[in-house]
Amino acid sequence: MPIKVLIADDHKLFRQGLISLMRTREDLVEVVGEASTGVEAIQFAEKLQPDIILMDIYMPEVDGLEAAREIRGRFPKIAIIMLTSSERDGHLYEAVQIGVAGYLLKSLDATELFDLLTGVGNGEPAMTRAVAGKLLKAVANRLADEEKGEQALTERELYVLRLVASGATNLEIAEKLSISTNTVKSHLKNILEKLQLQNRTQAATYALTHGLVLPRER
Amino acid sequence: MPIKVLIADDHKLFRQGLISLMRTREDLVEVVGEASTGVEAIQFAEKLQPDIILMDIYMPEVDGLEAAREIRGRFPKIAIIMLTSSERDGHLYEAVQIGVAGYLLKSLDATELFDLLTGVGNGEPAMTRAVAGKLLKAVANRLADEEKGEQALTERELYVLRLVASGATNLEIAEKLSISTNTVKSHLKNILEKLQLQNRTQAATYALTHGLVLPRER
DNA sequence: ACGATAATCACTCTTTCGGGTGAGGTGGTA
DNA sequence: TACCACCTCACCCGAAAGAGTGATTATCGT
Repeated sequence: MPIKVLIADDHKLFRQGLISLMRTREDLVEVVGEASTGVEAIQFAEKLQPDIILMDIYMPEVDGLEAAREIRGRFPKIAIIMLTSSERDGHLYEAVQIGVAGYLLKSLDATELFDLLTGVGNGEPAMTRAVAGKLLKAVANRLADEEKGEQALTERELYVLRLVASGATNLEIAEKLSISTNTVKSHLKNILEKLQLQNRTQAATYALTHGLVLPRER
Repeated sequence: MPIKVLIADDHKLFRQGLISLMRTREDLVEVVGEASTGVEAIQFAEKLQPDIILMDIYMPEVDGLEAAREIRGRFPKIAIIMLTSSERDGHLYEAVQIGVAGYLLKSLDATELFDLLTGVGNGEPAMTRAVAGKLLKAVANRLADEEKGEQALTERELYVLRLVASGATNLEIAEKLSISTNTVKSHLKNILEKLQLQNRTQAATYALTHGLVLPRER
């Protein structure tokens, strides 16, 4: 029997194209549904119980990574494959942390996709050589980082960073969070230290380019 | 006879999906080629002389907008339709300035795409209502801006802004440009005024989100 | 119960920003 | 020629940011 696949991508044209492609291999895969948002992906995952979800990252309301996290928690048997155009390393690492079954780029060839999909049916991970290479480097870096002092930001620091990225002054941040400017400065100092940056402007661009904050437009 | 279409998109899977879709309407459209970079798009435009080019923006080497500019200059008879996932207003405006025949988002429906393609064959512009609305607003804003004092940044200001966005201090900018910090401050003051911003951090995020500076990663 | 982490705040001090004002030089255009 | 936009710079001043040190409280895991 063919593998039941759910497609989650906000680009209708891409979904339709993918479905059209998959119809040519009905012996291998069967598209049982399509979602255009993260919320829909979660709902359809529950209703349709697909074998595999092909999930994009950029989606309105709830993005693909958040949706993947929830689906992983509630329906661990469903294999999630991120299928995205994002080459941001941060996205890849987050996806791996969530426990996805694969991470593929849209630059993939259709026949490769079919190969990898059937592989996932047998429990194999789905990823291209390029992505696998990045992961190897990341593991190496992670080890190096841990030796010289770690760096993950705390919830509070992340929140402060987002406000910094919005262009707020320390006073404005303090008022918004109902804390003193001293505390804001303390957080910001820690942020700059952890990220190895020199000033708030660099922190702001860091936040933007690393997807820690949603750009004002898309 | 069917319309000859060239597809330029760096995502192979998307190209293949689109081709698969178009095969279902061979009476209307015929895909005569596919390009995965801006350079290829230019080359194939010359060789294949398609009626329409469906062009993505994000592409390696030369992006879609640059390719469109060159093709418009050399082969004005070829209609170029930007087909992208970018909702950045700046991209839209730039495309319009280049003189593209349409600007479509990948969230488009396949049947709508076919409708618009045949329309372009008859000289009509191809764009969704949402995009058309943005253009209207842009024209309105442009007029409003011109009334209350213009705002386009000068070359020098743009350069300073880019350095600000890189996280440089006024001193660093001054040294890089071989001018005094006073001059840098003067430029920055004008930048903040023109863009209606309050501080350099906002200027940095503005530069990033408006494509005035290339993000460090993609 | 203890230690680690996170969040909070204070105080000082130096540097950097940003606003305001004014002004000289250049190059292009009406 | 006269005007104007742009780039350049100076000086002043107050506000904001950043670096350093140290301290309190709460929470969580062992």
